[in-house]
Amino acid sequence: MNLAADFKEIDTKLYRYMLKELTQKDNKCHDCKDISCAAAVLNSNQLDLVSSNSQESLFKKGEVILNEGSLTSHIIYLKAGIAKEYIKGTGEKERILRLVKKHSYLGLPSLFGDRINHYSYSALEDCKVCYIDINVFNGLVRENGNFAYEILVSTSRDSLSNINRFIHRSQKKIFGRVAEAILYFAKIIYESDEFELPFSRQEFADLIDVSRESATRVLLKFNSEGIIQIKDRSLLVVNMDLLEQISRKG
DNA sequence: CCATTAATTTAGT
DNA sequence: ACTAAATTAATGG
Repeated sequence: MNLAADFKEIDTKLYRYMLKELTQKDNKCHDCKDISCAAAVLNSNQLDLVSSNSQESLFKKGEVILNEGSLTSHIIYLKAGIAKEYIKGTGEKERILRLVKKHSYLGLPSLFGDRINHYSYSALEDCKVCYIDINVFNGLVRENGNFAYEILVSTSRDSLSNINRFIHRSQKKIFGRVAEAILYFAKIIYESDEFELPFSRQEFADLIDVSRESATRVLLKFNSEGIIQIKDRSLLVVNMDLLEQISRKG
């Protein structure tokens, strides 16, 4: 019986076990199934760097992920769930800019434009996010052209579609706005004719900048005219063509 | 732990 | 603004 030898063996086993755990953790980005298309073009070393400088976190429905005014110390990547991007008005009325689907970054515009975040984000569904250190992220942009290109593509797309939405919105009457919002859900967010609204009528109204009363009024009108079927928060688009006409004509 | 009730939020008029 | 309905929190067993 050799106590010292036993301890040494245990010690070795423990060491190996910890090493394995650490390696697996360090490896987390390599086999992440929710990896962004930008991160997919990183080489192995760069992925290692991201792995060791990122942190996963979960948010429950309704929780605030990021507040406007906070410092951009980390970039946030949405791995799962849907978040809303909004600004809190100085008063009570908040304005929802857009919804963010999984597999995209939160707060990219603020990243290159300023040191503070301009928008707030909160979880409409349970969300899984990854925090990535801002310096590491910036380093990758400078170092890897393909990565930078992917980031540029996604920010440009976002800004184009946002500007389009805002321009159209200012020209449209209330029916057109509601129709457009429904199409936005059906085509872009859920890619299905049938879906659950992820939020209240109030928030729906905030998204298209109409009063809550008007929003419900129009939703019910569409419902009674057979263009959509809405019950509580579940919505089914019946007449997509007509909805598109209404959206175009305003 | 579950059930009942109280309080808050939401929808429609 | 007001009411009804629904969802969530709190209480007591």
